[in-house]
Amino acid sequence: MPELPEVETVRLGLQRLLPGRVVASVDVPGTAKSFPNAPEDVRQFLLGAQVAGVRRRAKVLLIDLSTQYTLVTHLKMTGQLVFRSDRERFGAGHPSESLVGELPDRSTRVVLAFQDGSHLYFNDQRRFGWMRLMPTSEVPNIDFMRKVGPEPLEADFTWQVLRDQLKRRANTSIKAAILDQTVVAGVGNIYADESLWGAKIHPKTLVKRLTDANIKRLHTALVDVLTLSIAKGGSTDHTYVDAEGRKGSYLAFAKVFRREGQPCPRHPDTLIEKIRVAGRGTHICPKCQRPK
DNA sequence: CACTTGACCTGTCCGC
DNA sequence: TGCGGACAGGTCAAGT
Repeated sequence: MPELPEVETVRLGLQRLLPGRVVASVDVPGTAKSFPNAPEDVRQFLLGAQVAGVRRRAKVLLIDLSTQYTLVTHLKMTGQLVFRSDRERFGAGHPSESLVGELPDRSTRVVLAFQDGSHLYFNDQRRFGWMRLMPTSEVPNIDFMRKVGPEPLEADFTWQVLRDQLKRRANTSIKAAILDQTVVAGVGNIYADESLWGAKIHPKTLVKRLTDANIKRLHTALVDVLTLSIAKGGSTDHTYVDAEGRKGSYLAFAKVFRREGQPCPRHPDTLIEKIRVAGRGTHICPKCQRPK
């Protein structure tokens, strides 16, 4: 599921591929739920617009256009943004690293065609994701943007910032707290489990029971795990691919996520367990992550 | 206000 | 082989 590293990987690809291209047409197969804008707005602010750049905030992708409008996209669980040049029918790279065949397919929600014959496909098997067009100046005012917490890979995200952000969630579990996008931006289930293992903290630990030393370790682990995952192109379990349809390889480096029954890298005699925390499947080493 | 749970979806896997 | 049900998880609305 696209979390910060996956969305950032898509952004890096799109930032390389899209700027300068001019939108020629938009097709929304099926229902308009995935792309709810009125046709007249699409005509006025999207058709003929040139892509200026691609940004990311938390798990949200922002494709800025020359019309001072922005295509805002949330991939949620199974969303993909896949670019194809006019020559490619099956995508770049070796077929074995692509999860995506000929496009559009039945998961395709929105197709953007550019004047040079290339296309951007927004696919979303489970239809939780969305894409919408809005004035660039309005983006910071949408509810999510107003409430979302600090970017964990920005230089000003210190352990003290994390500590202060956590104060509001003193009586909840640390896992629920770091999944809360208003506490810290971009962390989802994979990197919550990975960073809590890295920090040797049990995910059910109440935030108010954490020491400064715990929070420092969690801060370091979060930054390290997110940075490593971006370097590996993110995590692919089922559907995630980058802007060119390629899988990410982070899960080959994961310590606990989806590794129940396998030995803990720190304690080969102890097997990783899967439990339920904050309503989510949660992976821990029972030896290095003791309940507090 | 803090916190938890259910809804939104569809594909996959498991047990019968 | 078919089928019901559990499960996957990002976010928001509704509930306690």
